[in-house]
Amino acid sequence: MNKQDTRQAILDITAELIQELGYKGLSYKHISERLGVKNAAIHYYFPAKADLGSAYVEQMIVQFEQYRDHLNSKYGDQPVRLLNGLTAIPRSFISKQGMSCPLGTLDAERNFLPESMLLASRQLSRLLCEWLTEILEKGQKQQLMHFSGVANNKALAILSMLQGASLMASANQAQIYEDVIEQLFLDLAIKS
Amino acid sequence: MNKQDTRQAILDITAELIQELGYKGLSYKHISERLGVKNAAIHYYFPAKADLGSAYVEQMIVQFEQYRDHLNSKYGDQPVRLLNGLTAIPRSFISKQGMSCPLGTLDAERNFLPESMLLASRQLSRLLCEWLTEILEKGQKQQLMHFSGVANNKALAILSMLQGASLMASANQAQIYEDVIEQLFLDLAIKS
DNA sequence: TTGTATACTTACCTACTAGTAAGTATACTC
DNA sequence: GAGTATACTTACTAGTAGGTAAGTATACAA
Repeated sequence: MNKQDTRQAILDITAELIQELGYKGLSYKHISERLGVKNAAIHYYFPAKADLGSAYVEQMIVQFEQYRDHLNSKYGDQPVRLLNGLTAIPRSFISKQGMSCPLGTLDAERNFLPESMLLASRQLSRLLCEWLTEILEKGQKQQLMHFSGVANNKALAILSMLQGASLMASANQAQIYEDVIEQLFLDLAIKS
Repeated sequence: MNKQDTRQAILDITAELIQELGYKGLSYKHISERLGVKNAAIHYYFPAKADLGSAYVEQMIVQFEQYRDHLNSKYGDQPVRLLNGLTAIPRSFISKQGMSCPLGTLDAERNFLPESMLLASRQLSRLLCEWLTEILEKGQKQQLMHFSGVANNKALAILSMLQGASLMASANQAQIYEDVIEQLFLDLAIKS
């Protein structure tokens, strides 16, 4: 197989497994068995587990930025659509049984993450928060969203809610996430 | 040492370690070294790790119920005080460096928890949600708290927020939790 | 045709995991 | 004082973890 193909296949399997098992629960054995190779083959591409973990988070950042830019250019002046797009991210993970949005999982594993992974996951949180702040400011300006306090703090509170709801949904029932999203839109007084 | 003393000491160390490392990250070796005994001594009290985990969650439930009943009898008609009491629970965990409220951690480890632990942690979530629902209903009736929709759904959204904020705070900066709580009180239009 | 880089496999290592069976010192009971 | 239950320790097992050194089949280049 082509080098880039194998490397990407490893990252794809890693992404799936981290959503299910977390970083600590993920093992080279899991990956190599799914890929049909030996564990040393994974070490060939990612010498240490920290290399694999960092590459995974950095890929998540790239994917998020593409998604955000895509939605921004498509619905840049429609904050409600953008908020819908943002809340669709955790949903896409929950939709698969037993899986969860990885940001919460990584936070829960903070004491086991290599420094580079921890820093990258913080960066992703920051990017999400900045995007949501922009969305909220647009919504407030257009009088489509209503909230007290500054947009930045409201964004942080909403992100916490999404992260918590994603975890609760995956450990209890998936419906919880939808209930929380409904409440979120009610709180912002969004007519749908 | 007395049997009950040792058993309780094991549970206390377990509680600390789970806040830091989660259930999966916790090992009999960690516990036995802290306690100054051999790992087989832990197995004497808790034959399987599932026994230890279940005992831990059940202890959490008892402690929560005592705390809730204490606050209810002290501030039963003061919903804002009760809400302050509820938000103080995650804070008490975050205050120790690198630690977090264990409910989020356990949800993140859902695929590694023995069935009994998963069920018990769901029960604790349910108890928290029911208490918060009561608090919100009292607050609404006394016109001290304002929100749209039904109290039960609002409680679920707030619990998600607290759980997410607790994880974000422990993986980023502790201040995040305080920022989110400030926003929560703003959203409910509570004058403080 | 030979040489070389690539993409692995084979075989191994050390450390740690939960868990167990058998032995032992102490304390209490009859 | 003898017997017994308690609260452990000693010594071990099988399985898994991440990681490594050395070997090999294939493809491509000179």
